Formats: sequence, structure tokens, C-alpha cells
Amino acid sequence: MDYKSYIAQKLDIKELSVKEIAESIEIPPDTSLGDFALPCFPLSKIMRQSPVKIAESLKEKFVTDDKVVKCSVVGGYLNFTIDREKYADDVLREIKKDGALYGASSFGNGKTICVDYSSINIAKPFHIGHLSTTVIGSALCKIFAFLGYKVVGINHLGDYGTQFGKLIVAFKKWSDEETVRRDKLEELSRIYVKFHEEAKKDPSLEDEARRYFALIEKGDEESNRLFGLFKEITLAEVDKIYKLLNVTFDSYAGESFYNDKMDAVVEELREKGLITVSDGASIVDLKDYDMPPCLILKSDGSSLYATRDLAAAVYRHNTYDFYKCLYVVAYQQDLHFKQVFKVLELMGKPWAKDMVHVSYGMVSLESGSMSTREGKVVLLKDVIDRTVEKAYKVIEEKNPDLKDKEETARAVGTGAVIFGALSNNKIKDIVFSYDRVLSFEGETCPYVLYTVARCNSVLDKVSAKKEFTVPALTDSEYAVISALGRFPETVVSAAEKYEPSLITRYAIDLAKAFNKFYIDCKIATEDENLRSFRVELVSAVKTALTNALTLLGIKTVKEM
RNA sequence: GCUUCCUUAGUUAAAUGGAUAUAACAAGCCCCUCCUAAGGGCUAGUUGUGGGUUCGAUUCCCGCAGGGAGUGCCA
Repeated sequence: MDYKSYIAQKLDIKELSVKEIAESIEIPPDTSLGDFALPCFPLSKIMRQSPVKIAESLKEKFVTDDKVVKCSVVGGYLNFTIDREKYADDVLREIKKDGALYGASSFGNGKTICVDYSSINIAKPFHIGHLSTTVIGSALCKIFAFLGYKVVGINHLGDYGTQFGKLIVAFKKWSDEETVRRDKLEELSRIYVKFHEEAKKDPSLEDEARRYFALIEKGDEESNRLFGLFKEITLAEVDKIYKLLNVTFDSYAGESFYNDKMDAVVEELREKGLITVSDGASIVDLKDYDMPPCLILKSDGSSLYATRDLAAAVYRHNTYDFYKCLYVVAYQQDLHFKQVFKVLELMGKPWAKDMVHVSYGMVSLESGSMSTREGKVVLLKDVIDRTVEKAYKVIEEKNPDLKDKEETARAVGTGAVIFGALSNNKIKDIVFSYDRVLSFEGETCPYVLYTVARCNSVLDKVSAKKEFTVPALTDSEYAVISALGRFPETVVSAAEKYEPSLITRYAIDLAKAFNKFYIDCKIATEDENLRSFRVELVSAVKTALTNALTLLGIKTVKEM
């Protein structure tokens, strides 16, 4: 059991649950104060006493033992000093026992979580605007699975809409199958951009595009064959990116999948009297909830984005019986999801409360926002190529004798891209800059990978015995132990907040603590007991860092 | 106009309402006879603005300024 829960249990405060107490226990800013601390200020309201008095009375009651050796009152804080050596022993044993499962739990108890993420558009190249949803969603999938949930990753493909009519028109006018098969998304992108240029001069192209889209819907063979070709090429291309990023999906049911499932939802909305007709369109009025209306059907009777998402939500609930259904989509669509979730609630779906929009910030370029139509994008492939290239150059410079230079460079380069995208709180907007992803020093992925490589090197070179007694710890050793002990709660927190960046930051913190320890303490020392302990510490760091990076979808390297 | 999000050092960012606001990058300096210097250390530098709630506010509430997003037939 972790020490926070242990202390919380021993404190046994009637007004609060053990979990609540454990969660409010923090680590003091200055280690001379203690190793854990309970701020008693919030308790003063409930217990109607001054924080100091509460702290003092809790201290009176608290019996120290072999784990928690001292309890003291400073201001309104109750500070605990633990037996650091015993703690180190506990933590190291646990990490050794759990290995790749250190930090994992069965807390989710097999409950299902659907994660709608990445959700790319057919015929569009994968650019850095798609990176956030892909890596955040993928990390959340891995984190929840690690915590014992059954995860269903869904790539809600953008495979429906007039843009496919546009593509067919463009294809027929300016391309051919051979070129498309050869140049793939580049070619599709080229003709898509050309369409919009030409359509400015000749608006009749738009009408033609609408006609072709209607043909797709009617099941016209030729149009559907072309559409199928575009889809096949896109998926094959994007799959390469997903492989690099270690991203997988359980379902590719996209927009077109719900074409035949929307009528039922619309009918249900009608039956429940939620639909009103306004200017010829069918809407669900949401005035009572301070929201603009949710559009269900256009005045021509055709469906909309919200209609499709309602149908998808119902389908997912019926199919997966989810505990939570996550949508990893940028904050541009905050209102959309608020509306959709509210409509589900009004439909009387008790599971409407389990729908979560995991909203994140937008990526733009220094020159402004991206636009596929104008061809103003930075392709992820190009970014990865450049980070890999840079990694290769650094290896040539620093470690020219390395065996698998190419493979290492690839791991470091792609890791840098993923890590970079998961570094900040997800709500922050990002202005893409090559300088930033190509930075390999400080709080970066290469820094963490380098730390793992250092661990590997030590483990290869320094001999150790399995059995040892934990010696009196130096500050830098304890800092590593303390960081190691924080991993499980960090994973839980990342899941609760849908915030993978907590793991990213954790990896940095642990790596920092380790590198300080590495400089301060000689591992290959004469003293066999001390050496064995330190080697075990190194091994534990490697395990925790590897687990953290794995949750982010980043592969470690043996050396670099 | 209305709704909503954001604003912390030169830059990019941390901080469940808690102890002296924390890092990295950039700048200047120091450390490879030693387990990987993609490392470690030192110096300097921060909460947009005006109120309020509170024992205590970067955090919560109300103004203001600046920026992003959304706002009925795109997704």
C-alpha cells in the first residue's frame, strides 16, 4: 500500500474518507520539513477549530511506527517523517515484483471505455493538426487499459460529405488512377486544392460536386468505386503513420457507417416531442439551457453532423455498453458536444452523463492557421523525417560507434514528436515551430531516452548482488525513491483528468532526479552492499521510465 | 452583439485555494584521468489590470484590456 493511504488510514479522521485524506496529503516543498504533509486548513471549516489546533490534536492521536517515524506540527500543517530506508525498500521491492506492470492496477474492473480519437478525413494528408487528437487519444487508451479498463479505440473516419463529390470531379478532370495510385495522398491533395482554385473561377464545379456526392449516396457504381479507392489509399498511407506512433484502433466505423442509423434517432426525437421545425429545418430547441438550437435535419431533409453523432452515441452505447465514452476533439467543437450531450439527456438516456468531450487546444503555424484547401499545412511525415534526421546527425556526432544508428534515430525522432505533443496541458494552443520539436536538450524526449540509455549502460557494466540492505540514503537517492513512488498515483491522476501530460512531466521529473543522483553518487563503488542497492535503484528507474514512455506510445532505446 | 477558453521570467511552460511561485530554453560562467557531457552545477530574470470572497488567491467571483474559438442548415 502506498504511504499516503497508509497515513490517511492511521489518521482515521471521521469527517473524511481515507481516499479523501490520502488525496489531500502532499509532499512538503522543503524536505527538512518532512516527507509527507497534511494541510489542516480545509478541515478547520468542517471541524470548527483552528488549523493549528486540529493539527495538534491529530498529532496527539497519531502513533508512530516503523514506517512513519515522526509527526510534527508546523503552522497548520501536520508533517510526517517516514523511515526513508524502509520506504526505499518497499518501493524497490514493488517495482522489481511488478516490472512492466508497475503502476498498473485492476481498478477499472473490466469496465468499457470508448475513446473516439484521431478520426481522420479520407483523402486528406496527415498533418500536424491531427497529431494532438491522435497522441492524446492513444495515450488515454493505453492509460485506461493499464488501469484495468477494457478500451475500445474508435477512429471515427470522416468518410462522408460533399468533399468527396469535389474529389471525384477533380479526379475526372485533372488526374487518373495510375497517378493517384503512385502519388497517393499527395495527388489527392493536389487535385483537392486545384478544385478550390478552379471553383473560384467557375462556381458550376460546386454543383457538379454536389451531383457526384448524391451519386455516391445513391449507390452509383463508378462513383463508389472511386470513393473506395480514395478510402483505401488514405487508410494504407495513414496506417504507416499510426505504426510509427504506436497507435491502433479497434474500430474504423466512420461517418458513412451511420448513414442507415440516423433515421431511427430522428424518429425517436420526434416521438419524444423534442423536434421543432424552424425555417424548414428540424431542430432541438435548447434555449432553456442557454444554447443555440441543435440542428438535426436541414430544410431539404438531409442529416447533419449532430445527427450523425447522436446516432453514433446510441450505437456505441448499444454495442459496447460503455462506462464512459470519450471524444478527443479540439475545443472548436465545445458547443457541438455540449449540444449533443444535452440532447441525449433530453432523450432520457441515463448514460448521457457518461459522455465526455476531452477538449484540447489548436495547432497553428507561425504564418496563421492551417488549411488543407489552400494546401497550407505541415505534414507529420515531414516533421518526423526532420526529427529523425537530426537525431541521426547527433548520433554521428556523439556516438558514431553505435550499432543501430538508423533504428535509434528513428525511435528518438518519432519519440520527440510524440513527447512534444504531450508536453503541455492539452487545453493550451500550440504554434508549431521546428525549433521546438528539434530541441533535444532540457525537458525533452531525448533527455528521457538518454536517461534510460544511461541506466542500461550501468546495468550492463556494474555487477550487483540480489540481496542487500538499504543503506542510509543521501538526498539525491531519496529524491529518486520519492519520484519512483509517485508513479502509480500519477497514472491515476492522468486518467482522472484525461491529461497524458502528467505522465510526460513525470518522466521528466524522474529523469532529472536520476541524473542528479548519477552525478552525485558513484554506482560502481567498492562497497558491495551499497553498489547492489544503487544498481537496483537504477533498474527501478529504468522500469518506471519505460512504463511511463510506453503509456505515451514511445519506445525506448538501448543506447544512444 | 452573445457564449466560451486563454493571459505566469526575453521565450515555452509547472503549481487539488496552501509553506519562500517551479522548471526548461535562450544569455553569462564553471565541471569530462571517473558508471554515456543528448549530462550536472552557479548567476540573473516572472503571476496583464482594477475590485471582491478568504486565515491565505497564479488558482474562486465581478469589471477592464489583449488574444483564440464558437454562434441555425460544413464537419
